[in-house]
Amino acid sequence: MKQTDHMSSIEMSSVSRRPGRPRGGHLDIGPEIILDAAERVIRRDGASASIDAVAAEAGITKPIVYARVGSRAELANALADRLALRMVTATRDAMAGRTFTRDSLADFMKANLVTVLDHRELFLYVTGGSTDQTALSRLSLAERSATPLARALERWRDGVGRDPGVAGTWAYAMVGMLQMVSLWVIDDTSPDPGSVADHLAELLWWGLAGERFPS
Amino acid sequence: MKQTDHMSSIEMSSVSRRPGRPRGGHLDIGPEIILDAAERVIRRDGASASIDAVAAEAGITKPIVYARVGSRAELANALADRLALRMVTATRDAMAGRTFTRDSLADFMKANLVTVLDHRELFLYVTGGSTDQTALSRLSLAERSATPLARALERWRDGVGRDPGVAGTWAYAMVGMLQMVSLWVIDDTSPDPGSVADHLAELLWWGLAGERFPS
DNA sequence: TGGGGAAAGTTACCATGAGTAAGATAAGCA
DNA sequence: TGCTTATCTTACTCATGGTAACTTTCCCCA
Repeated sequence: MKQTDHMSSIEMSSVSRRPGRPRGGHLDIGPEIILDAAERVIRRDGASASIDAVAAEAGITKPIVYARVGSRAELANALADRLALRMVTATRDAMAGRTFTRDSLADFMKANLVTVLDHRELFLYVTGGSTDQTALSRLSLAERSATPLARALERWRDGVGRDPGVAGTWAYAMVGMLQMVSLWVIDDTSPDPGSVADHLAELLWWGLAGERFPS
Repeated sequence: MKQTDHMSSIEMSSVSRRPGRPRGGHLDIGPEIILDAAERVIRRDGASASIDAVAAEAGITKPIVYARVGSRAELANALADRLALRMVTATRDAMAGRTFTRDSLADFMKANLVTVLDHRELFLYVTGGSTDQTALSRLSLAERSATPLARALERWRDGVGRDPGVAGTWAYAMVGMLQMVSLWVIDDTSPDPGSVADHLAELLWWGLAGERFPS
């Protein structure tokens, strides 16, 4: 990452608005508009998008981003919320009204992978931290998906009369495997998403020991 | 992450050596010594360790780090190699001469988790990228563990007469789940590593469908 | 109705850290 | 012996996260 090759010198921070409180009392720009702008910038410039670029895209300045959304970590957090919501929606659509079978599990995985592919750069922004307390950040992102999943697994295991204590671990494990495999798929060195989803379903459904009912 | 609270102003970059070529022609400091220093700094200062700090710990200056090891990404890469090697060693010791059973799988997982716990900060440094091409970095790290695992899975699946085409996906999936669960365990909001390892083995061995031979 | 906070922006700045150019000194060869 | 080259340190540039300082408008109270 050389930093002397500024590609075509992006013209930034040209807000063209007088300093001081604006007429009307306040700008009519809420967090959502800034998050929208952030998504556009990330889609355009990749995961290394800066706060300044986001502010410029939203037509405001950096301190306003901080006032509305917070630090960079909090921005990533908010974007993670959005992405998680879209993943949940996509997977719910894929599972709607179906019983829990091996096939529906594969479709769940595929919906996940496809959604990530559809938000390539955003996924990288959100899962890629900034070195410092990245750990907590990445974990709290995973938590967003893992917690509801854990609840579901818990209820299901309870329903079939098996130990629900595995739910937490299983949820984090599944989220982790999906994140890593998504990265692999994004990098394009993997088979197509459909096959990968099927392999994941195979692993999770039958387990490593293979089918005990060979058919 | 305020940056105005420099904790006790770490005194750095005091190399106490004249500029210019040293007597003897060159410094006797190779990449390994620098990597050792980097590990010490990371263990001491956490995952946000800077190149300057690494250089100071090694008794040299920043440009030498670049000459010997390369950029920050390459440094992380080299450290990832070391960590991966230790994980492989630890897990191989745990599996030495045992047949592949559910119990040995659990021990494999536990060895992994314990090794990560033993290299907490290094793990965070190595898995936490720098926002830019973090993706490729994280993936290449995972690759280091996933590739050998994939080979092993391939051979094994072939041996038991089942499709070996799943091996790649399964390897990345397992590495991803281990990384995420490690993070969870590091963060200390999880059960103890032994239980977590057991849950992972349960999931991978029997699969979500549960035991088909209820016993 | 006017005036003085308080609110809400922008500009200008600081600190840090990655990466590099410039300067200094010794080796090596003619 | 002197010039070139190799190999260090110092001193810098640049990008970026975050904040202080300044500016303008609102709004309430005398």
